[in-house]
Amino acid sequence: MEFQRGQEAAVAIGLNAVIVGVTWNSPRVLTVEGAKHRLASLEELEALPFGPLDLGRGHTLEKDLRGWVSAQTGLNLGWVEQLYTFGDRDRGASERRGAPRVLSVAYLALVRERDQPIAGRARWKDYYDFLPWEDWRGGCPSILEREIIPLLCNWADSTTESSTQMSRHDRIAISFGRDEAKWDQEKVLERYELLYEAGLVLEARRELSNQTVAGSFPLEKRDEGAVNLSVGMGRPMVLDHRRMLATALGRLRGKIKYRPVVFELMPSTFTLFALQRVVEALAGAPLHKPNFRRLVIKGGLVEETGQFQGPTVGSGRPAQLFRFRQEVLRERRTPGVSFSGG
Amino acid sequence: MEFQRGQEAAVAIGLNAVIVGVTWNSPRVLTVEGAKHRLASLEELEALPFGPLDLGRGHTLEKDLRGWVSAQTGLNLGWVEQLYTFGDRDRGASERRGAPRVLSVAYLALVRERDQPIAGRARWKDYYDFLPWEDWRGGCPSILEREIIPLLCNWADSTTESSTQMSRHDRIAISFGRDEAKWDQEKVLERYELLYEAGLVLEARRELSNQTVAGSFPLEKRDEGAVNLSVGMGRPMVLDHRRMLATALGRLRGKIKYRPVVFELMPSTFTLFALQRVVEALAGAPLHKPNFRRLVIKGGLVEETGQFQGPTVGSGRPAQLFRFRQEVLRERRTPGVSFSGG
DNA sequence: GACTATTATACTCATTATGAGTATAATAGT
DNA sequence: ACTATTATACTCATAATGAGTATAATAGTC
Repeated sequence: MEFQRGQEAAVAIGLNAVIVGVTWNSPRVLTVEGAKHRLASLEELEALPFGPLDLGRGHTLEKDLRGWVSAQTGLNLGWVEQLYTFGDRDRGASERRGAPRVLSVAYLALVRERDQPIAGRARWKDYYDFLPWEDWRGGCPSILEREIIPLLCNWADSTTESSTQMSRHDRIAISFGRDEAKWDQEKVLERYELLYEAGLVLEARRELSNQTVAGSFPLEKRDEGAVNLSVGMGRPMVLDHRRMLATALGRLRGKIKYRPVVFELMPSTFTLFALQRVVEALAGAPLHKPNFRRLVIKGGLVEETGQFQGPTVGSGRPAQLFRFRQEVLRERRTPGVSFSGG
Repeated sequence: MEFQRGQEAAVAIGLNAVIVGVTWNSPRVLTVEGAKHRLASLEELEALPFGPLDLGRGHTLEKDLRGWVSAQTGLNLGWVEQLYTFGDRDRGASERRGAPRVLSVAYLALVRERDQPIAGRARWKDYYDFLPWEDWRGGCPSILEREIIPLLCNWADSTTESSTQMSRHDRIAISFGRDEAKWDQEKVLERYELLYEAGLVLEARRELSNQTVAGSFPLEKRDEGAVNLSVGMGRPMVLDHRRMLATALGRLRGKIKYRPVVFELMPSTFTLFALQRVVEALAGAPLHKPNFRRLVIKGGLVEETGQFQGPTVGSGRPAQLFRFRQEVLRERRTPGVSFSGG
């Protein structure tokens, strides 16, 4: 490390985990109790599980993560992938002055929820409680047209500089699929960041209460919307954890299309409709049933087991059970589920 | 930060930048002089530019990066994206015992090379000098069939456990496109990691000289190949910097397909063939000229300028100059260049 | 048992994207 | 005029995609 010596900075650092599981058609994330919120409700704010780095030899970040997640919650994580390193000072951590800069390496992890009970204080929460505008399974969420878009447009117009106005409207159009643009399920983070910048999520207001952010929508103008914010704009989280959730969801929605990660959430055998439900839950969009079958069968992603759903659930015809085909990894270049909504 | 207090770990941390530029058809990366290599040649080992975090208020990781890159090299970075955080102890950093665990947040940055002179000790190097097996523009690199694959197969067979043997052969097949599998340009990192694990890159040998890694190919057996390694297996780098290069290239090859990042490497106007050359340089594969044109024009990525190439370069018909169409961001869901080789 | 509701599964069909090849246009050099 | 070279414009078969319709197998109801 000779050439680097003396340049190392001392910061506090840890790992955060976005642990995702899906039961039938509700996508979930594992949260723990966080700090009390200063501005809003009386409830405890939720947080993502957090753990330290282990400084011992032979350790890797991923091993560290698996270790403390297992210790804290009893969960054995399945598929794990590094998401992003969040390290921006003043991004939610600004409440304590003089505090060290905190870096957090966020990971995305998938678990087969039904297999495992959780110990400790962690709880499964519905993913879309935190990002309600991302769930289009029942069509365009009414909150979007009714509140979010108008408020965003207000924000865009609230600047006097016309070039800023233009570019804000552009970004709204691209991220939220206005005008000619279509809603892109993967732009989760872009949307969250826009809402943050516009002061429409509580986390941004918390920050604004400490300092004046240049170019941001004035506080007074937004106060009328305060009730709305806490109701329809999703449940807030500690620090920038909701940003991590947005990052994770966007990444997952992208990944699912070219890697067979969905199967990390499924039991060893499953019906095709169950698989579709899980994909829909993550994609936040309804899919065409016959086409989904075709995609997944002709694509060689699954193979028949010959077995059928045991205790027939409802009325209709019993569905066959399928299993994931490992060999697909060697055959296809992008062995994913290329949904695109509708 | 209440709920996290006391869990923070003290580590050394910094930023690394993989700065990419392309001139005509050679992809380049910016390197600086690093430490001397203990095992191999007498030359200095190259390293990626490295800089510290700035602990001041209002800073972000990306701003820090832009700051010290500019100070060290005089370059103003264009498009910048966080790549990955490398933090595994014993990954090349094991030479000094008792050293603190070092975390490095790696960034990928694109610059328009021709615009900017570089100051300081940084130098442009050909990207494929470090990862020669990744360049398929002239067909399958001979080193692959002649040396890499046979050596990898030896390594796979060198274990006694037959299940390990199987899975090694599987991984080779998937990563290097053997058997039914096709070469996937994006699997750059998988390939590098396999070569590392098999002890076929010098960086791995450096580590092996310090300690015995369980399950690795015995040193003696590999010594015959030592000369080959230093010649055909690409130029080594300091620490795990070559792994960062592999990560960056894989990410870039993927990104180019669904985001218009190529244009960050192009001047404001360019011929379609020049654009193709740059895409080919990054993809490491030759493309079909008529189809590339169709893709990029019908896809609405570019628009005509009416102007033509000035001082006609060689013989043939003069090419029209095009420019990037910003509006495509609003129209298409995946405004990228979806090459796939051939 | 006939009828209905419900779910699974199998087709069809038009449209679009993709891979590969061929033809024509415009230049420079001989 | 002829040749080499590069740009640009087509053609054509095949594959992938989106949307809709038809049939099959079950449970419940009369």
